[in-house]
Amino acid sequence: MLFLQMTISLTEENYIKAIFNISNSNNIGVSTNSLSNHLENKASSVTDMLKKLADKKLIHYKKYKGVLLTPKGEKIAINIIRKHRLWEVFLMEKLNFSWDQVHDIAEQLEHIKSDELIKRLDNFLGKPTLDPHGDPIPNEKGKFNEIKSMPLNECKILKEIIFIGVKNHTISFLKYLTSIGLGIGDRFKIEAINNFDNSYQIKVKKNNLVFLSNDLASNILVKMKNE
Amino acid sequence: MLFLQMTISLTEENYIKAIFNISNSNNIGVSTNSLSNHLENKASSVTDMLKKLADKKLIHYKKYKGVLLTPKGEKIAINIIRKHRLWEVFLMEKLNFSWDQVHDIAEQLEHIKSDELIKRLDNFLGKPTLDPHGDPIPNEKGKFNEIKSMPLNECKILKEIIFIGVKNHTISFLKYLTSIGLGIGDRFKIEAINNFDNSYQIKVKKNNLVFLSNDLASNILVKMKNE
DNA sequence: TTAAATTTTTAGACTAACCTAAATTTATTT
DNA sequence: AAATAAATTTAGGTTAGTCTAAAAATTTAA
Repeated sequence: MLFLQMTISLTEENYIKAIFNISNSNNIGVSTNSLSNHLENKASSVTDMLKKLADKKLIHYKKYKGVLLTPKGEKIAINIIRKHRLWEVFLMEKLNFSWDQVHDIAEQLEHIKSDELIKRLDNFLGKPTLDPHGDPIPNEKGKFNEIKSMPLNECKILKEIIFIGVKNHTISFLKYLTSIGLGIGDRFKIEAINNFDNSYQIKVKKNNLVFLSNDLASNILVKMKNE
Repeated sequence: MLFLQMTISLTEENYIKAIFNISNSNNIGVSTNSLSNHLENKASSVTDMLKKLADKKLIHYKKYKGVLLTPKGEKIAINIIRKHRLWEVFLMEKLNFSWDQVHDIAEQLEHIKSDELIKRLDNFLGKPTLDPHGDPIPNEKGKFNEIKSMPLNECKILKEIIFIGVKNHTISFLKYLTSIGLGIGDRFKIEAINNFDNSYQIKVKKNNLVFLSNDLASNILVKMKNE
């Protein structure tokens, strides 16, 4: 039996990752325009690349109908995400970067090609299952260890909560959370929910009350203390 | 004052590194053909790129006359080498790779762009000055901490020697050295120099005598025990 | 010091990944 | 259901980096 190693360019990897991320958050076929927005290029460039990825059997593509990853394409996407998140853990835990600094560097490191490297890095880091933003790290076989979380703005009762992840990964958002003393793993108490605008007041440890708009609360993923 | 950040492509970085390495081992202007051999492409491709690098003021280039790096080009070359060697240390010391496995991965990692990353990696590794092959790691300012070494085949007297580096970095050579029990930092004794072919017999610690051809000895860098 | 060999450069093409502008298909209004 | 709007694709170009083949410069040898 002969295995031909298909090479996948850095650009192709970025398209595959984008398709995975968009379809995962919408659970639907990915449109050309959404990819073009995500990748900050023109729709016509996207169309060109979609043809190429379809030829390589990495996506299902029908003209005008949007795309989905094939199992082969999904495997590649998950592997890139695994690498990205492992490198993020490395950057924070070993090199003491802050959580708003790691994304851009991990964006480069995720493209390094060496299975052995990732295996050893994983071991070195103690086989983590969550990255610094609370996102799950798929294992070597591509399986995600899903944790049941909900956006804070779906909690309608005043109780103890654990902050386990973020939906919005922008640097400014992460910096803001840091500035109000909120980090992954922190426990806090919902002190009040203001019914006029559905904003929240929470108390992190012994800190003062913090005010969170409903929009902000929707980007904070939490779980109940006793789950 | 305005600083324009000139971007240097991965390909350009590889040319600059090749020019640095070739001119450093020959101390002379680098020919088009030597670059073409080194980079495994055609001489005509090299000519094209040399024009581009000259436009960017990274090399001195006169048609038919070979090239040399400008100070600006040399700074870039040294930075790439610094990154390469730091990553090699990381791979061996932290991820337990063997010295014949690290080169190809470091070849990818050396192109990651982030000064902050390298600063922190350097710190994490304890600011090493030598890489796993005994090659010096330039500091943040680009200064090499030169150590006076000589090829083993220039030692003409039977004495105690310290193995501090290799000239030949091929995987097969490194594996061979490992197989005869020879690693960087090892002390050994020259037991005999055979005058018919200038081959060497050495004794590493309590191991058996090892036979080294003159050619092999020329790729082993050593220093005297009391220097 | 001329001829032959070698090295290097030029000219013209190719591919990957992008672009603009125009054409086509699909979706939304009226 | 026709008209308009929006999304997508096609057609034709550009740039970076590569190639082959031919031309020019340099080096080596006779």
